[in-house]
Amino acid sequence: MSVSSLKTYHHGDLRNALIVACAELIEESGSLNFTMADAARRAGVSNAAPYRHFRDRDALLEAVSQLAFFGLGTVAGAAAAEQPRGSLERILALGSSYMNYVTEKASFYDLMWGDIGARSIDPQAFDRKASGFFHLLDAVESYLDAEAISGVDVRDTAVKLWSLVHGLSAIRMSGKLPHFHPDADVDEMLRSATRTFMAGLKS
Amino acid sequence: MSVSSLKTYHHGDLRNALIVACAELIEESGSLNFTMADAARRAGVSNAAPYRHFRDRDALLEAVSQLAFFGLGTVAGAAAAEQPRGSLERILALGSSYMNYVTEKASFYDLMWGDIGARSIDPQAFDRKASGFFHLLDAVESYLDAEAISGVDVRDTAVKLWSLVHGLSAIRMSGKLPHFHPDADVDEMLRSATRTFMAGLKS
DNA sequence: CCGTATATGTTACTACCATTAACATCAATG
DNA sequence: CATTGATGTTAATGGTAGTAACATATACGG
Repeated sequence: MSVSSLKTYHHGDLRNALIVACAELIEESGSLNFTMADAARRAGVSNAAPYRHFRDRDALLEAVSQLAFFGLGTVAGAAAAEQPRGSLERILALGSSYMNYVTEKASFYDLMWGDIGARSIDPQAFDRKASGFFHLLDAVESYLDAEAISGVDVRDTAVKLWSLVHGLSAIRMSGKLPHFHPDADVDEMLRSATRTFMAGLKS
Repeated sequence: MSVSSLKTYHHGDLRNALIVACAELIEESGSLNFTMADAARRAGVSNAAPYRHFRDRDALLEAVSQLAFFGLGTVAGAAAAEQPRGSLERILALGSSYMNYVTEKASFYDLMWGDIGARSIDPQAFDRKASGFFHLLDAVESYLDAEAISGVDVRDTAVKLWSLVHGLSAIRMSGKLPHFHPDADVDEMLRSATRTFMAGLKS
């Protein structure tokens, strides 16, 4: 090996490099239609090298999917932390950050919720501290406490709020929302829908 | 051509045959990982024949996606028709049928809501009478009327209810609901969530 | 009824991909 | 220092998407 070349026979961190390459390809192309060979090229290795780290293309995608879930949890957690515990604002912040995160990168959404992501990921992978659901759970619990709302199951409520946010995000991403609701302000819709739902809990 | 053979040089209805073949392949495999060649084989034509009817694989998938949307609208419309206009039950029936439809065939869901379906389909394709949203719109409008709830935008409310149902369906399909909400009865969750939301509208 | 244009098939071909097998290199361990 | 296992490489197989050139049927004008 020449002194001037930085290239080594072994990459050194190929597994992570592939995940990053893959994430970049998805982000740049806006779709999941990249090939294993593309990822290998971007990481600067031969076509066969990735198979030392991932059984097949789906396994690589699954790793990227986990990264995306981790990122979502982190972003949502940070947004929540900016609002006081027990406030409705905290719940709203979680919702907004969720919607913005998945909307900004629709292809990551596919990855996370299509047949490659959530459906096949090990449940434990959701348990990392970063998983947004636990932030939501805490925000809901403290809100119900603060508002002295009783007789309402926390997990049940959290999942329902999650559904609302998730669904609105999905519809928004389809790009067809204006077709069904021409002058919708989707951020405001999310806020008002959340408020309406929480108000319904009190009655 | 022999008398006993029914095979003709021209298929006769290849376009539709391909859509059906495609739908069957998706249903059987539970994924979108079929190839154009698979569809051609199933339809009994050569590998190149499909390209006379569909620009590429995505175009074929989009056609199947439209079929799925059509089916969803039909099923939901039928379910709604069984409940009296103006009743909450009618809204609940629309939600349940929606959730069951998409849940039963998760891969169709991917097709409809992934980057192939809604995001690229011509908006007019949603306008067919069968589109479930219009059933929902009507059900919501008549319900608000019957309950004398005023100051509430019908489209806005319909989209929010749709979001709720859609989101819960998506989470359910991920198979991870038990992980977050161990003893959830998802059908009951949908009903109670809808009720809570509608109750919130009154306050 | 006939001839021809067009639609819709076919086969043959290119370029590329996923995945595996056999071989090469390196890094660590005893 | 020798060996071993991890991690690369090249080469090969079998398959796919999509195109081009060719074949056949169908429909429509004369």
